[in-house]
Amino acid sequence: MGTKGARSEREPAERLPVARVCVDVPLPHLDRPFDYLVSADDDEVAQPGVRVKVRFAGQQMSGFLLERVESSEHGGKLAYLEKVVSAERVLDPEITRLARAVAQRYAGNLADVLRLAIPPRHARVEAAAAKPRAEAAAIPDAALAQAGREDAALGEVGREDAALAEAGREEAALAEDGREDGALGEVGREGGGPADSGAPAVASESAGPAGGVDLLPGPAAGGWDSYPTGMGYLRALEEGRPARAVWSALPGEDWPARIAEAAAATVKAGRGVVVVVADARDLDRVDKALGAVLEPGEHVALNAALGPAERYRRFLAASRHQAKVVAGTRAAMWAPVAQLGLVVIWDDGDDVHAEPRAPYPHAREVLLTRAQLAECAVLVGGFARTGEAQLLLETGWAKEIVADRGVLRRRSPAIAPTGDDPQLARDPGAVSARLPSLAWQTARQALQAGAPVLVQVPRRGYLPAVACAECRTPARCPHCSGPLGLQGARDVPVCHWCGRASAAYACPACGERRLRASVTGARRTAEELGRAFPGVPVRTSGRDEVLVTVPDEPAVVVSTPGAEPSAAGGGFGAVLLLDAWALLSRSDLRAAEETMRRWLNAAALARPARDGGKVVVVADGSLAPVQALLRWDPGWFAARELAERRELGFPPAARMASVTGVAAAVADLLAQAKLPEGAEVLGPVPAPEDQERMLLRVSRSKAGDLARALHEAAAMRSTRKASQPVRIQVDPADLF
DNA sequence: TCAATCCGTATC
DNA sequence: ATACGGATTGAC
Repeated sequence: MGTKGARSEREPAERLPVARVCVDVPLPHLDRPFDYLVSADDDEVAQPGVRVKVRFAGQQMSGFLLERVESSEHGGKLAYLEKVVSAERVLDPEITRLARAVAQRYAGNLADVLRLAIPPRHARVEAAAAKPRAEAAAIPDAALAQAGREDAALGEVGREDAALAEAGREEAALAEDGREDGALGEVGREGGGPADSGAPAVASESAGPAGGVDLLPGPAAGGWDSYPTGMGYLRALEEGRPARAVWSALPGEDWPARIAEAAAATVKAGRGVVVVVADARDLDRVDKALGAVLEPGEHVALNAALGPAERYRRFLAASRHQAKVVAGTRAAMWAPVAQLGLVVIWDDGDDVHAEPRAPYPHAREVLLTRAQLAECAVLVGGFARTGEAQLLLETGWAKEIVADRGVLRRRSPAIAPTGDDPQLARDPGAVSARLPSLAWQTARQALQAGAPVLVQVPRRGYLPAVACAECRTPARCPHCSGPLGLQGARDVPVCHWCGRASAAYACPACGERRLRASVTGARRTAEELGRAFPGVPVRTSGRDEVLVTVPDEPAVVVSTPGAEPSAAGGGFGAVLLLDAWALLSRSDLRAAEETMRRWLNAAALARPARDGGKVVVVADGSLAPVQALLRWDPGWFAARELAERRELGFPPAARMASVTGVAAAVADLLAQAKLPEGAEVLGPVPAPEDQERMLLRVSRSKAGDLARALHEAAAMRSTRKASQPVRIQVDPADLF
């Protein structure tokens, strides 16, 4: 690092004296590299990817050194790099290209994307992990294996001492794997990811039907060989081919094991893997599965909940190419790994995959773009299928991995809808449970057979339940006895379970028709269910406390979507789905898709029908998502959804963007913007805090033009210091 | 004609 | 945020 002091004596480095730097400013009109001179003293450490400090507009700013070049285009005179913060090359050239592409796609700044991609530096971690090579080599194999086991458990809390042991372990793996820099030059063609190009490109033929005999020692029963194209896909990964697949997992699938097998196959080919899952619990499962198929130290888990030190330590393990497989929550999509061979995203419909900070990139889109640029394999997996995943299939960009109907039938639980319930009143148990009798009977049978039962209820705080304004009797759905809720003051009450509206509701106790808000949470539901099944323990799993697994014994587990534990001993005996109202009461574009996803994720936890597994969904059997659930056909549902969105011009069939801010600012930005031909401008609609929101829509082929136009318009505004802020979101997560 | 000051704009 | 350049102003 350059010595301070005699600044006047600084001399430029002999070779490549100019550094191109991405300065950390969030202003769109400054979204380009700036050139600085590298002093001879900094010559060695000033490598692409290091953090630097530079003088920018009279201020000390931090930035990343993107590349070293011979000369600058800049007319004026160049300033020297103020200092090289450390020699650690935290910005991989692959990630630079990716970040550029993502910034372009989302009409954002490179600096903003880099802030998402690279965790804050932790100097002590950097120093500690860099030094003790000799020490690490002395750790015996058994101890390393032990560290590997512990690593999995570390997920949530991140104990510092265990982490230190881990650092040593990773160091031991270093010998194998020196750092290899990608080419400095720009390789990747610009122009967005697959979703932009819409070009079928080369979907590797390897994803086609697997011919010949299975050569892999995969876990015997129920592995990838349950899917006709599964083994072919694994073989493609082993051979390092860029096979791209959308995988619809079978109910009951041990999906973390399948992902681990795919990762192991890729590692066999000498390539790296990035796996992104929705939350810490899924990550924990994947991490354990990876531990079962990989050597200790070959994988690392990146969890958003880790503290800064641990987070940086694990990032370094990836960045230094000590870990070949990085699994993690959203931010792991940026993890640098050597020779990327496979990216995986599980349950891409989960809304936590959407980054909440500018420029709001979605993990699926980032990973697909990454795969496109790195020419690596892709696995988009889940029990459900998003419209976006369906589009990948319909454009031919990816191939399908789905089980045959026969296999599916053998693995599926028996699924039945229940809505109208004439027996409700006659069935005393059902009345006390306030459950449709089919649901109650199904649960009771499972409990009597010694199995746990899962009850999926709506997330708390969505819609308050209502009660009689006169006598306070909770308002119950006349059809299914579910809790009624009100969306707006004027609306007719809608059932939180089956989604039916009850316009003519009158209190059964006193005949009063007026309703008032009351609060019925998951806990209350749990209490009621407890009374319905006397002697059976009732447990809840939700935001506050998430259960990971439950034992194979009679118990009622009440869970909100996404918090469902898995059941030991082959799955739940019965799964009751009581949150159908989300389907009908939400006006969100993705309401149906989201309902389907929640149902499939919960239903997948039930035993196969031949082992007595049953699912009851309290909803009208004629609704499309209910139909799709009964037939376990997420592909059919996704195709239907996509067709509908094509017709209506909704994403992903079209590209949309939103512009949010105070009215004048939004109008100003849109006046500046040279929108592509055919762009539709929709709105305004009111947004929180006296703001308004305009929506823009273009065809997918104009998506790049739209993003560019918005970014340029934002740049003009920031040049003029017109600083009433406007938020630009491409593919806004919330539509309608 | 020149310096002091103001304003707008670029920021290497 | 600062720093710089060009324009503007006012005094000689």
